[in-house]
Amino acid sequence: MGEKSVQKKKYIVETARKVFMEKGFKKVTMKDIVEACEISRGGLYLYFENTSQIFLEVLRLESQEADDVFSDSIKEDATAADILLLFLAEQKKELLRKKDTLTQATYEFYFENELPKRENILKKQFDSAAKIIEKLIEIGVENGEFYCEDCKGTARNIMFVLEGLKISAQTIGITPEAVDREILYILRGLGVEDEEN
Amino acid sequence: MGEKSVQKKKYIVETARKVFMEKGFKKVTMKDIVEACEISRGGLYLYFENTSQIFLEVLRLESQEADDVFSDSIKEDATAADILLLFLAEQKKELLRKKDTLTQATYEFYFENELPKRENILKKQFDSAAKIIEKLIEIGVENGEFYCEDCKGTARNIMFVLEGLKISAQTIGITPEAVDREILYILRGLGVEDEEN
Amino acid sequence: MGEKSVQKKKYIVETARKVFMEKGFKKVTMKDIVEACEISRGGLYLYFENTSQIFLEVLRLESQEADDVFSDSIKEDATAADILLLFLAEQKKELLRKKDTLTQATYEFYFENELPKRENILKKQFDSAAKIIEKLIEIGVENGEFYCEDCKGTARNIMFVLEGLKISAQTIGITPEAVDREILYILRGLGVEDEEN
Amino acid sequence: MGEKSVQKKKYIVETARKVFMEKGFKKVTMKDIVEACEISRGGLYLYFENTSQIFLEVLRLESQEADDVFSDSIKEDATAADILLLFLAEQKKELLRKKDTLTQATYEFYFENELPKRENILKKQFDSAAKIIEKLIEIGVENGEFYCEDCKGTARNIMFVLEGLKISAQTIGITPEAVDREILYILRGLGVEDEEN
DNA sequence: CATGAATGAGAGTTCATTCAT
DNA sequence: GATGAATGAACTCTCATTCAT
Repeated sequence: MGEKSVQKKKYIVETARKVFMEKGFKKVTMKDIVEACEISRGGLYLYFENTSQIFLEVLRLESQEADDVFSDSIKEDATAADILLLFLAEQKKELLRKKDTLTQATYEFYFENELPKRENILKKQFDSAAKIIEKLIEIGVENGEFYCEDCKGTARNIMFVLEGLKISAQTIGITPEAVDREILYILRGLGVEDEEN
Repeated sequence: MGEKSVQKKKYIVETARKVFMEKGFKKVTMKDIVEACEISRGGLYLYFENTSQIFLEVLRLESQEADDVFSDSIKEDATAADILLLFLAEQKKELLRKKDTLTQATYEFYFENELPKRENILKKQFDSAAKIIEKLIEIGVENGEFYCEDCKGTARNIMFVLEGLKISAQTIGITPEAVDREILYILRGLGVEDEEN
Repeated sequence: MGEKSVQKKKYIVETARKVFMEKGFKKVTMKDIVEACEISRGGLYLYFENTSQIFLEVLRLESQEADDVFSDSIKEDATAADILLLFLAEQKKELLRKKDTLTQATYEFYFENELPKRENILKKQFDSAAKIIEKLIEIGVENGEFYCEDCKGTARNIMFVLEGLKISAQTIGITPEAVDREILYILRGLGVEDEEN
Repeated sequence: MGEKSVQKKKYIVETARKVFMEKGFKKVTMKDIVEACEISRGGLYLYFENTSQIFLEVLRLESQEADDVFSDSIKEDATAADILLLFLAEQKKELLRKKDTLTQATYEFYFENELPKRENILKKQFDSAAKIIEKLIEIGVENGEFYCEDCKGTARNIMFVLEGLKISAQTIGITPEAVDREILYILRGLGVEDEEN
């Protein structure tokens, strides 16, 4: 596969990404992607055998970009509390964007694709995020920004709350206020006094 | 619809429930249900137009039974802490049963069925469970079993943690130990000292 | 499957038979049969999963009818030589009808369908035909019509010659005269003097 | 077409030959051959328009080599009976090698390619083999090795028996013993007493 | 009420064939 | 000459849904 093909493959993945954001995972057919990409039926099969393969590629791209974004925000000379707040604000924004998110598609995808590959991406993302939060809290504690007895437990707890908010946003719906309340609750648990928001 | 029909409808819903537990929601076709029920194709259409309608009925049945179970355990003369522990243990059991659960099917269902109906069941269940936990905590605080400054926030937090655990169990997989850790963390947040478990 | 369905199945088999006679086996698609039968795409799948299944049914029907035809001709009070001549004449007619024969389709079918089922029909037909010829020759020898030292070997030899003629007719082509010469050769081997034909 | 091209064409034909031996004729696609040859899709089309053209070339090559083999064995100072036995033994070996033979592919090819070309190769091979056998028998008769009244008829009969055995081997299956019995029958017909084999 | 045969739309997939490079 | 990406036609197969009985 030459360089040109790499370009096209990337184009397909990016186009498919939009389709997945709109329709989730299961509902999307090869035909949908063919039409979105405006290529021929057979053309798509030159690059991918099925929607799962395409979606995996979408996830891979996604997680790369996610890493980049994270390291960008950390580079700045912000305090731990600042960074945590930024992170939570980012999550909130993501949460409330019901459409234009891969959340639903990702959940659907992992519903029907068993363990072995699973660990690769979604779990990896979860674990690495948990670890980063843990580090942040530790730094915050050292700097006297936070108070916390069980940094690891707290970090994990935050992650599960975020997951809970994410899935709730997609199923029962959730208001910005509800998210704010959870964020406040998290901060209070770290001994941060809430001035405004 | 005569009584006989009511019987048959119930039979269909109960049989379909098993199918949904096994295959989730989206993958299930009318044909699957027809075959599981061993009725005629046309017969099923006399009672339901599509799988969504059937699944809604399954959910309705489910939530009735869920209420019953809850009130049963509350009737006993247990302390608030006992009841909370029981509830959390029950949730743990449910969480770890990856198959034989409607969890996945329910999520899938709400992924593609928009807001208006949503409030009906899943949200109702969520809210009522949150309220019950809140009450439990309040009672526990009164009795000196728990310590808690923001009962409502804590209850909501518990619910989101549980949701987060539930979806994680279905997607990235989760170990019993991880669930135990979260439960301990929740209890510690309520000022309960962990002896054993 | 009710009686009506049996009727339809038979109709499909009979229609498909014509298609196989015209196009052989491999070239025939489910679509071809659907169109020949003037039924719907899905309709055909109610009765048969693939062309192999249909062709097997065609063969089964064929072999039943073949048996009938044979026993019919034997019922008459003909001599062994008469019957053998009749049989060979029948074979000749069949041989030379390049189209409107299942020969080609049958060969193609057995080319790609391995042993276990194979014995069922084609081999059975071969063996039973060989046995009948053997019997005929024995009777003919008893009646002084034929002269033959190794009836079984002769019968088998006749069968292979016929097979050879059949496949040659389909591949290199064969003239009526060539067939006649072989028949004469067979008869001479049995000590029958050739008057005319 | 330069010499280089001739080389490549020959390479394609030889590689395709193996493919045809494995899969017959109809099942083989241009893609199969492209992949087996490890050349480009377009590259193959520079030399051949379709699989029929390729197969014809395979046959041409085959018949050249067949002639060579035959003349080789005849060159030796063997008796007619020896040569005939050798030829029959060779045929037997070929017959029983169900795979690694072009037999099936050849039959399939002639099934769908009508008369005009047919005479070219397969018929030519058949006729020339028949003639050689006839000559052999005549020589054998002159030398007192064989007894035979109708050399031409006998030769043709032998050819059809061999064809019958060949197609039977591919369709209903055939045992080595069955082939031996036919060979013995042929020899006995020539007045050769069977000692061992 | 109940049946199940029938329909037809639509998804998946494979290849012969072309053509710009 | 050679490459291989791209196209589109053709096939297989599955279901939701209808309807005569």
